Amino acid sequence: MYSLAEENYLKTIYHLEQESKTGVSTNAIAERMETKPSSVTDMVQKLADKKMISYKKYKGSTLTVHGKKMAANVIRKHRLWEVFLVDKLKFHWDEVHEIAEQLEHIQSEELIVRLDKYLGNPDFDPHGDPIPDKDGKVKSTEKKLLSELNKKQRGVCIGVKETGSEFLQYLDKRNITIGTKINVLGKEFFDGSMIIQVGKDQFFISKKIAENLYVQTN
Amino acid sequence: MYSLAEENYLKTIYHLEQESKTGVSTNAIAERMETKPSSVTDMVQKLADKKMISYKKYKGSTLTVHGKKMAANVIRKHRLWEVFLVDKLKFHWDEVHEIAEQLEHIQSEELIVRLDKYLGNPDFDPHGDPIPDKDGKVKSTEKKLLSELNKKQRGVCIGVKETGSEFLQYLDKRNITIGTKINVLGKEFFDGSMIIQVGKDQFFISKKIAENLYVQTN
DNA sequence: CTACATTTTTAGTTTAAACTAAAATTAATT
DNA sequence: AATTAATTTTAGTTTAAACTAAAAATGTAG
Ligand SMILES: [Mn+2]
Ligand SMILES: [Mn+2]
Ligand SMILES: [Mn+2]
Ligand SMILES: [Mn+2]
Repeated sequence: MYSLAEENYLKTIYHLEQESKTGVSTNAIAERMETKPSSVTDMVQKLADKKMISYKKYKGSTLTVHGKKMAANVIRKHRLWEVFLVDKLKFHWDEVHEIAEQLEHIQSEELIVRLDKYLGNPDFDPHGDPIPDKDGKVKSTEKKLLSELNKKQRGVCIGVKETGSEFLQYLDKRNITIGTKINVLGKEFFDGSMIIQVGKDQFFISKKIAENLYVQTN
Repeated sequence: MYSLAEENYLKTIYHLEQESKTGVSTNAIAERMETKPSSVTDMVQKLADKKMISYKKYKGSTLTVHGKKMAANVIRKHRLWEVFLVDKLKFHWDEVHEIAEQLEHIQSEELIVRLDKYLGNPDFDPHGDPIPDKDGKVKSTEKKLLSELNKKQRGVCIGVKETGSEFLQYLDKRNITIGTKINVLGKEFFDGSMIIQVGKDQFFISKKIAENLYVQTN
């Protein structure tokens, strides 16, 4: 059994590893978790003792196979609960993260087996993020940032990078959600801004918006 | 915001208060929570500082209005989650308590409002226990222990006192569940044992069984 | 290569929640 | 009423997880 704190560290290290493809620095963990580097050092040493990560002083941390599986399982639970909250309880997609942060720590294998089945074995959470399977494997999908598209290209929104309320509500206001078809009508090379078409509407978006929306082309 | 430990203490004191109708002793709390009396003293002093209970040295504890509401809310969450686990996830009634012990501590007003609605605003949990409303009020029902009935009396099972797996599985084996009609065919005054009829079957039960089944006799 | 800056670790504290052992209070028996 | 027993509290420790301040290691610029 692992503590709430340990689970949160593993999850954070997992995410940071994905992003950087390299070992994770103590400072990076501290920043992400809004804690102090000295606290992180304590914890990574503990996790290393437990063989969840490999760690060499001053050299950063990487998850072991065991630790990675553990982390993926926490993320699996988080995302399944988010599906539950949105699909069943009709929460809005910008309201579920904080609650899932708590629910992800509930300990019961059987609960997750049943929840998964009850939700129809979903592959993605409400933000388009893939749900790891029982063994921690994730289906990787061909996804691009909207900002990578050029004029006249089309894509289907399959997820978001940024998941804060402000951004998700911005998307809602413009009727963009998972599955929405987006057509790039114009792109300004100077600042990366775009004119896009969504349904019958067409409007301007900044580079910052385009860099936080994942689309599938083809 | 209250800690998990504080919530568990409040819940325990609430239950003990119900049972004894009087102030709750430090030892009683310690025994119920499987902890040491000295630990309980520490915590009740802390809860008293926070005005959740009233406490005088050596005199035991009673919940304040505020503490009682708090405790009832934790119990509300526990029982709503139990309904979810049984009604939606198809858990068996003897499997849900431990999971609900964890889920009861999830902090989100809105989550409970929605869960309650999703479950159809249930009044009772899978063991027949009443679910407190948002204000901590509980519908008190006229319930008796099966052991209080005499020969030729009939009752409908509306709940259980003991909720351990062994007992619940015993009931299942004999097709007794919430709503089951029970007919007392005979009662032995020497040891309190009974012969009862359930559907077409009739069989012997000990006093211990009869003392842990609640019935309604209309 | 040296000097300064940044990152990381160590050492020592703090807080919550448990514990043991001993002291204090209350209850029960002779 | 005095003694013994049971209950409850106090005092002092322990552990997990945070913190601050200072030391050590690593990285960067001149
Ligand atoms: Mn999330
Ligand atoms: Mn978390
Ligand atoms: Mn229960
Ligand atoms: Mn609990």
